[in-house]
Amino acid sequence: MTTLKDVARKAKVSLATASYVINGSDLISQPTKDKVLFAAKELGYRPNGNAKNLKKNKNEIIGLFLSGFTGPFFGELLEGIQDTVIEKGYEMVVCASDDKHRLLMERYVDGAIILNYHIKDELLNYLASDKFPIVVLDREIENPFIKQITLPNSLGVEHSVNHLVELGHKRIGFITGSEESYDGEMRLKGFKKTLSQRGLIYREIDLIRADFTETSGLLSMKTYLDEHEEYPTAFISANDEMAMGAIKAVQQKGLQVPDDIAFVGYDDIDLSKHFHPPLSTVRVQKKLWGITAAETLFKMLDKETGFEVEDIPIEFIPRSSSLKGGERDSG
Amino acid sequence: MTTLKDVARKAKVSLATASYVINGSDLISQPTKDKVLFAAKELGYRPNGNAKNLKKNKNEIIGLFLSGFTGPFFGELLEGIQDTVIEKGYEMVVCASDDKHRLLMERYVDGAIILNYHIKDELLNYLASDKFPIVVLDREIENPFIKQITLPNSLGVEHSVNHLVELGHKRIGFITGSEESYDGEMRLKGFKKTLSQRGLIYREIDLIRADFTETSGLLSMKTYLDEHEEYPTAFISANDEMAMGAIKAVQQKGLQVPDDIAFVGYDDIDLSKHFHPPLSTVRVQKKLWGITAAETLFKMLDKETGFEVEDIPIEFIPRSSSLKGGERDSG
DNA sequence: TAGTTTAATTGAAACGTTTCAATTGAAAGT
DNA sequence: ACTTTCAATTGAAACGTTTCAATTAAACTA
Repeated sequence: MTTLKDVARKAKVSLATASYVINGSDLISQPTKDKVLFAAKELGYRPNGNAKNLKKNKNEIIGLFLSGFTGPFFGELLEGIQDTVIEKGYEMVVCASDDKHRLLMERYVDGAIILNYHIKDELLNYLASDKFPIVVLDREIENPFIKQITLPNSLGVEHSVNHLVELGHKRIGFITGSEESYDGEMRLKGFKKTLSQRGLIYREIDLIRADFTETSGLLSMKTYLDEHEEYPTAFISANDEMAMGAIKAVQQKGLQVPDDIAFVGYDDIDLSKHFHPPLSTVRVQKKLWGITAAETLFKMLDKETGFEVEDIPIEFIPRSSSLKGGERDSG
Repeated sequence: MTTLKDVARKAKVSLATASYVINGSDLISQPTKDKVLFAAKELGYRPNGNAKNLKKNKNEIIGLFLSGFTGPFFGELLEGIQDTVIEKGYEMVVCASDDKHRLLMERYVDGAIILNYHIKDELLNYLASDKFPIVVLDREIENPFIKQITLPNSLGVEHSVNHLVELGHKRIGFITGSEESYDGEMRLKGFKKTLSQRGLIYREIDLIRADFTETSGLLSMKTYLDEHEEYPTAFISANDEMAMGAIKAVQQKGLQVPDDIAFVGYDDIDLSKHFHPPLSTVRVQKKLWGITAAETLFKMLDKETGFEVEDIPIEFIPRSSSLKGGERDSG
């Protein structure tokens, strides 16, 4: 492989000069620059990132660590992070791992954003430092070098429950995903809490566990309806996809939404307003979540201190999946 | 930051010994191992990947380069690659970039899988070598160090067209996504080709351009129906999501699927068989695609030669979105 | 006992850069 | 003509590892 030394030799300059040219220093005269650049092109020179980063002691890469590549994570959140990272002149890499976490351990990245339940708090506490700040999206953790940017999940579900209670619902079910999802569990927690605040009782029997996909929502609601004679007059789902699946199951059973069963989702994904019936939901600005996470990480890298992380705003969006005829106001 | 030298000093052994211990060599006696490991833990030692990789001249990371984090790419494909990479003891990183491609340029990865139309053929030809093999998923390119693993897109659409022609359809429309998608364009190409093979004519007016999302399928079909008095009796979509969106638009217009307009999708995503009506489609094993891509890359890294890359199999799945009453056979 | 094998440890070079400090040579100032 | 200034270039150390070859010490062998 061609090294900078080869380039220098070919251009008949010193290694130092070649390095300055490659890095665009303006100490070097134009003729010399041309010679070096020409030699580099001729030889097909590519800088060795490892050598460079070893010397400079930074990689200008930040890492996003996910538990996997399926699930409700992609899209806006990643875009938000990516945009911010690029704007700062850094690169972002995303990786998924469940045991070794080599990329995290061996300092390939200058900072990390974590959304991966496989990674233990203990490991994060071990890794986080002055030089290696971490932002977590999926847990709460007490450490000066770790900041958490979590969604106001509980608050969102509180809106949903209140909405349904005000419409007169007395028995409300909940559709959740895997227990490994922090957001999912927090939404469920908010559900239980608000139910009791409003004087309703939480029934284990009305909790449906699916896996955040539309298909799983459809299948598990189908099963639920087959196995139960009586059911809630409303369900809240931990995300929109499962709500849509569940609504399909209900409709396929010949029941009406919202008349027989009302539904409220979570996230306000693109499709929700076009769904039939349009889905009541809680809007979450996931892109803003990503932006906030990345900006926080950069503040930590810049040793900024004493800043406050703003909450990610949410908004309840009532639509026809929970509003009957007269109550309906929007689509 | 703690270095191996610090660990060695604390354990009162040489740097070489410390290195052997950290790397699990069995040349070292147990008591020495214990001393070193203890010191490493005490000091919170983390290996420096840059130094290590510089010396070893390999990173054991392969990179997947995407054009962005939205779109039809995620899920199975990534899982297939990830599983294979992990099995080989490597790590995978995924990154998206549109101009600098630093991670690609500066040898952070030992090989690359490309699904990113922003990256020019020219750059790939420049980069690919003996030591740096590349697999492309989104183009055809002639280079001994670049292998292409493309889907049999044209063949899949050929099945769809034949199916519809045999059902008597004479005017068939097509819903496609962005021109930047290789797969999308190949599907469209296969559509045009098969149409003419079957003696039908391709009409520009019956080509709907959306962006691969369900929402875009819905909106653009809605627009299409509003603006046209007459329309095809069948549509083929470049993916299932857009087909579902389009079907919803048709149904919202009060028309019947498949009686007024029949639909065939592409990909056979999870949801297609549960859709109402179940969607005819072409099954593509995207996970196998990912596995094949990664395995091919590893063969190149291992300097295996003369192997043939198998095609990714496809299968036409007829369902009710194109089969009327009597013809129907599956769900 | 002296020679040979084996196991455990170590010294030092190398990987490919960056960058400080030093050197050169020419132009400018007096 | 002699110093000073400045721009351009260079030598060399350093970054944190790995690993070859060499060394030491202990354990056999005949």
